[in-house]
Amino acid sequence: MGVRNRKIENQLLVPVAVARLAPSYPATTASIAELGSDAVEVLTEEDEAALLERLSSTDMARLYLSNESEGKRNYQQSLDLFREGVPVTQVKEELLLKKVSQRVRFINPLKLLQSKLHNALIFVARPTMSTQQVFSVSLDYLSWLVDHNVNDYAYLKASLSEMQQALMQIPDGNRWFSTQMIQDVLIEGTTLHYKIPAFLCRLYAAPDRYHHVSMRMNARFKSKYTLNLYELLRENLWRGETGYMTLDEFRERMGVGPEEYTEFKRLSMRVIQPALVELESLGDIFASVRYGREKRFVTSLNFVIVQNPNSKLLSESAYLDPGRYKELREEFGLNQKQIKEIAEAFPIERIEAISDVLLYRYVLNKQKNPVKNWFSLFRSALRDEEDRYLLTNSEKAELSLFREKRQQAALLEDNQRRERELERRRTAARKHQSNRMDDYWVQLPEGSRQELWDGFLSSPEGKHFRQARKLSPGSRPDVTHPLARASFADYLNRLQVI
DNA sequence: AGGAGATTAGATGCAGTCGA
DNA sequence: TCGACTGCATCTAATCTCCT
Repeated sequence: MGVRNRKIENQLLVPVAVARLAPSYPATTASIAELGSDAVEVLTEEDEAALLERLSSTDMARLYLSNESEGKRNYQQSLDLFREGVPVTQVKEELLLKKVSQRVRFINPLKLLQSKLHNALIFVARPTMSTQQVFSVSLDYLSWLVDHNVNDYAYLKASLSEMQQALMQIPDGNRWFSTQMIQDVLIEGTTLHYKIPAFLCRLYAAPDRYHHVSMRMNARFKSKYTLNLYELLRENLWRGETGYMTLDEFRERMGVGPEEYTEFKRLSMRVIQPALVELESLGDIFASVRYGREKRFVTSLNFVIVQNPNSKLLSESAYLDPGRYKELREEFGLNQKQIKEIAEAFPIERIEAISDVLLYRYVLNKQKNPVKNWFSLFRSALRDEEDRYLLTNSEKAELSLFREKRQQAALLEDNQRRERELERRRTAARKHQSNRMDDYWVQLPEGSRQELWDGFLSSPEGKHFRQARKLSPGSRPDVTHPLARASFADYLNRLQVI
């Protein structure tokens, strides 16, 4: 029997819900085998509640919202592209997934398609992750998102149900949480419904540390090692290298089992080198590996990250932020197609610089000649090679002040609009109330009117009116008096007759 | 100390197996 | 069905050991 067979057997034998929590396991020394086979304590409800509590504190609410809107934007864009029928590996727009930079390891390492699906399922769930646990997605779209172009879904379905059995472990302080990545899977026709465990949702929804992975890259790679290496590099992109990590750590990150490639030479030839080669040809980033040795043994690895010179994706990978996009649309009147054309043809920094200059010259300083064609002006400015479109530092400062003021004005405008709307609603409510009061008053018999009026005059609501008009109970009812109307309506409201 | 020979990490080719 | 994965055999060269 080959190693592969044993692996599958192990996978089938692992009792899915048993290894839930290992409270005192030393995170650094516990081997995968120990965690998988030993009977460990079951996660109690209190534990789960405490964990959820910690992950749902109020200061995280803002984080949830910003993460969700970012997720929503990317998800929405991917849906549009899916409908357009462009293969995901060829789309120009960047589709980013915000991922937790947290050590997560799988008891049985995920295969290539499963790793891709893992990201895809989080990507789909991201926009509503803090409030929902069950998510739905069409298999067509899912298949597109991971670039799985097979006509029948048999393999996709098999991968999903296998994923259901895959256990993942998340260190949390000195605890280890062990959970399924997806709890329930229901495939209804060509729609997949899946449930992500509550605390995984929370963890993903508001990560302490995060990094972005590209869904285009996710779909693109042919080897799981390349995908894993890509994510490892993405996670460390901010510092330009992964830093030296032990071989064990690296093997774990790559999803190399303890029995696989026990010799470094094999690991190098079959995992590291091929992954680097594929990354170089397909990826937007690339790395070179440094060996750390003890005597002549390679014991640790460091990947130094470089921008991939082969990749045409570099200029594409950056994209206009929403504020800039809005500015191009609203200030310069460019349409979506024109913006897309510009964004594809020029580096993002150039576009930002030029839009600054144009904004300063034509909007802030209101140059005499009105601009007839913003698009051609913008394009020729972008193409300019004689440095005719530059701002001095003081102009830049002026511009940023202008932007700030305008933003505040917009904010103020927004507040005023909201205030007006509120006032309008209050007026409408008052009007509504006074109409109801009149209706009620008209249909009331004469005798009851006097009784109600006397009750009003002696009530807290009518007190001021009675004192102001020097009235006493028994006086002639006058509900049309402007001073009386509002407080009389309040009184009736309290009696719940209107 | 230094060199010959032994040992072993690492590289490579090939072939069988299995996953996508 | 094709190509990726994996194991085996063998080669190369770095490093160690032991002896003079």
